[in-house]
This record gives sequence, structure tokens and C-alpha cells, in this order.
Amino acid sequence: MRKDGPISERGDGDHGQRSSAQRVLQAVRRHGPLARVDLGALLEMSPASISSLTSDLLREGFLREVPESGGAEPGRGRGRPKVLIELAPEAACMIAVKLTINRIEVARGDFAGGTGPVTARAFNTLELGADELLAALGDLIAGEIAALPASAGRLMGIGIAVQGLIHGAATIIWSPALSLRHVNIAAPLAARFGLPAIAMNDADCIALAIRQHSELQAIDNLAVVMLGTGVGMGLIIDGKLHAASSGLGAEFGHTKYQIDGPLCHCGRRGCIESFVGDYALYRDARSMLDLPNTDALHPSEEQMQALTDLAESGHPVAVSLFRQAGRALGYGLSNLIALLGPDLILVTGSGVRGFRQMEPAMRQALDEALVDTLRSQTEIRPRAWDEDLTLRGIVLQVLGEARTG
Amino acid sequence: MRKDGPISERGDGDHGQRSSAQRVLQAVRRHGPLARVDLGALLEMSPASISSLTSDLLREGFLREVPESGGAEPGRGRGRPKVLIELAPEAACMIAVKLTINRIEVARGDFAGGTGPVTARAFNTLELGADELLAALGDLIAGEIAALPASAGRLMGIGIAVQGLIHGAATIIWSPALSLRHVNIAAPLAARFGLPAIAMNDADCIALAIRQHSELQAIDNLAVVMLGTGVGMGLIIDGKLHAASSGLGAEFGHTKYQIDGPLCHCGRRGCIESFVGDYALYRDARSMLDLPNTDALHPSEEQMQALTDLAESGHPVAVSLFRQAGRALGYGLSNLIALLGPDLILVTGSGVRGFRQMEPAMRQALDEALVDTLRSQTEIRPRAWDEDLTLRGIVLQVLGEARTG
DNA sequence: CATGTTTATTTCATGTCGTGAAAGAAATCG
DNA sequence: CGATTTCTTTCACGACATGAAATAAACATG
Repeated sequence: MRKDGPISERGDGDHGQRSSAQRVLQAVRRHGPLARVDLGALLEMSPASISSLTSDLLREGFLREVPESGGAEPGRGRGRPKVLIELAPEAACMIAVKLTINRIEVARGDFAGGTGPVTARAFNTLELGADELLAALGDLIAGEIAALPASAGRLMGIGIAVQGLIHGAATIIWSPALSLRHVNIAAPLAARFGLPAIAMNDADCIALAIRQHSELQAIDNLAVVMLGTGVGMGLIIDGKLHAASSGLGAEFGHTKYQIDGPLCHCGRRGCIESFVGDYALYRDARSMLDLPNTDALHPSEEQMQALTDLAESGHPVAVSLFRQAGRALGYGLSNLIALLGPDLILVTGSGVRGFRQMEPAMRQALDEALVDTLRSQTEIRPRAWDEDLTLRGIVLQVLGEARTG
Repeated sequence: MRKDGPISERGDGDHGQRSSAQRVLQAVRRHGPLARVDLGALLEMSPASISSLTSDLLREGFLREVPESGGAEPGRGRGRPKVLIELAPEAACMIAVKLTINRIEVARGDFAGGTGPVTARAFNTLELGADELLAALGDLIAGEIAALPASAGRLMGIGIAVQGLIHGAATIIWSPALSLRHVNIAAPLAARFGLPAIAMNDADCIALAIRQHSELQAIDNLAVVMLGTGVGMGLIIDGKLHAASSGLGAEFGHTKYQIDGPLCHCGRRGCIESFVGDYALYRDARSMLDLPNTDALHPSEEQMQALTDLAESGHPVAVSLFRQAGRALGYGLSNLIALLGPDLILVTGSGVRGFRQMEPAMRQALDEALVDTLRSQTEIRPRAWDEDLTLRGIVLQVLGEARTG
């Protein structure tokens, strides 16, 4: 039995479309302030329908009209001026959690998709038992709930972004942050707080957040490759996040470059990640250069930046390391392109810092691997990694899932 | 301006769902004769709605009630007996064409998704110019139309299955059967016959036809790998055929196994196809065994069967060839699984004849390449290649596209 | 064999949703 | 100021899905 929010659902038993009201909210969330006419054009609905939908949503407090900004708007012409509509951030709120190795972050998400200040806590995540993990998460969430301002609106759910494989939006099958396996983290938290809770792969979150940006709206087939300690990917296929029906995240980092290549820390050989991941670059660099020998699995941002700088300044060993990484990345992407032919591949994550060093070899590998017709089908470009979009992504997902407006 | 058939469309500008009437027809096409109650359960609609929909479709002649089959039905219990409903094959018809190297096949397709007798004609396809190709296709189609029985029903469209890359369901970007590039074959034929015409990749057709089988209904993420002269794949993601928005078919055969491996006839190195394709197996076999040296690119079925028999009988060279092919296939599939995690991968095509010889090496390669959590996510199994499903697939596609009932 | 029970299907009144047409509102233009 | 343009709302209507009730067609049973 599903609880119905103020916005009712059509007779399509979860089988496809969201309700029109949901689509309106989503459009406004993605495109920012929007006039009703433009909303109509975007959703291919008549002005009459838009008018009716928005007036309901305005009355219920999910939307609000943007106050005139004093000076004349830019695109002011003849005719009745547009009245822009935007989301009311205080219409609802949710709790967003990010679980990575040795660290849990929590923040509030608002109805407009924004995130509040982040509370981070260090944990020895690898040593946590299931109960401890759930207690830790739960207490942080409880703290965040206690700290919610009165203006935050109705609390509508909890979303948890986790590094690793997630099944059914609830169970962590495997995570590099945990020793635990097969823990359902969503259900106990949902029970404790009496709220819907979902878990989601962190790369998927980021892909979702990135696609939110308006210049990517039109792109329905998008791969977001995240370079960092490991190599992850979020896949948007046909406008929707692809988490194979199993709910497994895509594991681009563990596709193969050289079948008898070096050992990846997943225990297999020749994974892309074992050439492109930070830990791989740093491991190889250490063996050839004189670099500090710290936690081998997690080189710090400073260490990686130093290595990148070395390559930028032309140091032959560093240059060749990045060249090899670029080549592996290129071959990995070539498989992705051959199998899926996305319109666009964005390369991001902290590892983009080395993208310039990798790019020539990557392009060359693509040339070698793909016939022109295939290669020209997909654009590949880097995307600055200026802010962590994980929390933003999980907020969007919770907002999208919520049956309630 | 879109022409409306007897079945009108909802206000969702091609944006998702088909109309309910379409869904009913599709359900009946897939599941065969069905009682109204069961249709309702399947489509999650109320009996009232189903009753109304089916009575319209019956009146319009798209559906018909299955006559009582004399003897008592198997599942006969208490209560009013079910009345089964099936498609009326004569409600409409279409022309299905299959274009492969040196051969064009044409057949009639009926409204139930069945195909009529196939007319095949030999052509020197590689030497055809665009006009000649269109003329050849057109004349064959015209002949088939002339031969339509009076009972065939309204002619609703033309579908052409082509080996190669198709853009926008109309343009052949590249095909191994043609020297031509970038020919729009759909538009001229549509114009000549005044009918909707679509072109489609042959592997996609087969995938579509295979998924039609009722035991695969529930599987929404399915890859169908076709082994043959080349290695193709049809991909069904989230219940829909995936032809990246570009309309490009998936090119599994040209993902990489060994980046500096042998030259594939696509001009790149180390493609799966250059290990697993018939031509690759036969080429390598010829260099080691004493086999007839015929058209190297297209070994005959007899030659391939002989080679397979050789391996079955334990001939070490042949055995090792298939073992290597299995290994390449396994690594290729491992990438597919890592990237997409489909629920099921079916291996079929004429090349399945060698599956038993390849399977152990393939499984071992998968073990080597994938962590258990990923590997156990996807089932891989062979599928008998007993009939060519290409025409059936294109028929289904035309029926599905048609706006008309 | 009449009557009850069970299951399938249809009928009917109702509610929701999206729409076109027309009216209304709010600006600029001349 | 009235004319024009553009945006928004109002209103009556049609299409569609539904629940409830009626109807239909079998079997079960005493």
C-alpha cells in the first residue's frame, strides 16, 4: 500500500511516466526559474494544462512566483511579461548522507535540490560492524534532523550515497569503505525514522547531479567517468540512470585493458583502474621516483597533485606514466563506445587533474581502437571537478523518487 | 502532422507510453491467446478498461476471439470460462526485407507478427550503386506487394533489416554488404510506395524477435550476442531496444581483447571478432590445418561445421582454436557485464555451433576477469540457432512503430 | 434439476486529466 | 489613448481509466 501525497498518481502502476505535476516540478528543478509558457513548450503541454498544474502547486506551496527583480528583465519585449516560477526550497527537505572510507558526511537537502552545510565525521569504517554502522549513520542523521531549521519544511526522506555496489536501492553488496558485505542500510534507517530511505551508488549520484545542469538536458545517453583513487562511472541511458535491474552500478574501472596486466586491488588483472586510478599511478611513480611512501591505497590530493605537476613540467617518467594511463583510459572508453555509443562521455573526478597529460594518448588509443564511424559518434570531454556533487545527486534522487510532491 | 490511425494517441507527444490499445495489442502479440482477465493482470488495468479496449479492437477487426477448441480446455475449473483473445493476422500486413551480402530476402509480415514465404534473390550487393540498390529493393518489394493475397489486410509499412550501422532508422552509414556509405534507403522507398518505411540493424531485429518469446518477457536487460562470420549484438535495456540516440547498433564484435592482437577486417587490432568470428577461426585453422582455401572472408557453413567437428573429435589444433576464441569471448562478455550488468546474455547465431567448444575457456575467462559479485549478476547461456529471426524481428518493429493499430 | 458458488465479462456513473477556444491581463507601440 | 502583442486563466468538453454493480456462463450440490 503506497501512501499518496498531495499529488495523485495516474493509473500507470509505476510503469513509466511520472505524474504531470512531478514532471512540472522536475522541469523547474532542472531549468531554474521558468515562465509558464516555456514550461508548456518544454513539456509539450497546452497552456491550459500548465496553468492548472502550476496554480495547484503554487497553492500547495511547492512552487512560488519569482518576485520582479526591480530593474527590467533582459529579454523584455512587447506583450505581457512572463512571470517566472521557481521551486519553493522550503516546501520540503530531506537528509543526504555520503558514506566513504573513514568518513561520513551529512547534510540537509531542500526541495529545490540544494544542499545545506555539510557535517563530516571521521570513522574507522572498515572496522565497523553492521549495528555500529547503522548506529553511526542513524545518530548523524538524528543530529541533522534535530538541527533542521523550522523553515525547512516537511521532512520527506533519507538518501545515502555509498561507494560500491548497491542492490535494490537498499543493500550494500560490497563497498571499498566497509568490511561488511550484504548489509541493508536503507530499511533499518527507514524504520528508525519512519521515513523512506534509499541507498545509491556514489558515481550514479554524481552522474545524476551533473546531468541536472541545463546544458546537458538534451543529452539522453551520457556516461560520466569518475577518475580518482578508483575509476567509477555513472551511466544515463535513454534519459534515465542505468542501474541494471539488479541495481548494480556500472563498473567501468574494472573493464579490461590488458588481460595479463598488473593486479588490480579488485583481485583481477589488467583492469583500467589499475592503470588509471590514483593509487596505480602513485604506486608506479613510487617505484621509479623518489616519493614519500605513505598509505599506498589512498595517495593524498597533495601527492597526486605533485605527481601531476611533475608530468606537466616534463619529467619523463611522470609523463610516460600519464601517457600509459591515457592509453588505458582510451581503450576502456573505446569499449564503452562500441557497446553503447553514448552521445557524450564526461571525464571528471579528482583525477581530471591529470587529464591534460592523458588526453593525447587517450585520443590516440581511441583512433587505434575504433573505426571512424563509431568514434565520431561520441564526444569525450573533461569536466572540472570543482565541487563534490555526490550529496547533490542523492538529494535529486530522493526528490525524484518521492511520491509526494 | 502525423496521420492518425483508428487508434488515437494520448497527449504525450511521443514522449513515452504507447496508447493503451497499442499495449493491449502488444501484450497479445507477445503472450499469444489471452483471456481478458489475464490481460488485465498483465497490464495492470481494471477489467472494465480491458473490456472496453478489447471490444473496440474486436469491432475494428484487430483482435478476434479464439473459437472453442472442441474438447475441454486444460485449466477448466469452476466459474465462467475464460474467452481467449488473439490477434487477427489479417488485420494488416507489411513487407519485410533483409539485406545481407549478395542476397536480398523479402517476405510478407502479418498483423500477428508472423512471416509469409520468403523470396530470396542473389545480387552483387558490393557492386550496387545507390540507385541500383533502391531499384532492386523496390522491385522486390513491388513484387511482394503484387503477390499479397486478398486476405492480407491493409498494407501498413515496409521494414528493412540491414547488416551494418543504421542511423535514424533510415540511413545506412556503413554496411559490410555494400560499398556504398550514407545511403538513406527508407525515405525513397517510403516515397515510392507511399508507406512508412524503416531500416534497422539486423542484430537488433534478432534481439527483438528473441525477446518476444514469452519466457524472456520478464527480462528487461538482455544482450543477445550473435556469433557468425562476424560478431554482432543486440541490446535490450530497460525493456527497450538500445540503439544509442544516434541510432547506431551496438558493436560488441569490435570491443577489444588484445590491443596489439591480429588485424580485424575492420582495420583495427585485437577485436573480439578477430578471434571469435567464423572468418577468424577458419583463417587460423587454414594456416595450421590442411583445409580448402576458399573465400577467406566468408567460410561456408559446411567448412565451419567441419572445423567444429574436428574440435569435437579432439583434434588438438582445432580444440585450441576454439579455446582461444572462448577466452576472447569471455573477456569481451566480462566488459559487457562490468559496464551494463544485463540480467541475461544469450549467445546465438550460426556460430553457436562451436559454443560447447568455447564454453569452458569462456567461463574461465569470466572468472579471471570479474569479481564474483559482478559475475553472478548475469546469466550467460547459448540459444539454438534454428531459424533466422531477422525478418520476424523487423516485422515486430514495424508493427510496434505503426501509429495505426 | 433448481439453486448456490465461482469466475469472467460488461455496463454504467463518476472522476481525472489534458485540451481548444475564448476571455482576461499586462506590458509595449504608435 | 487605443492597438497590438504576449502571457495566463477560465470554461466546457472529450478521452480514458476506474469501482461498483449487473450480467453471463460455467461447476457443485443436495
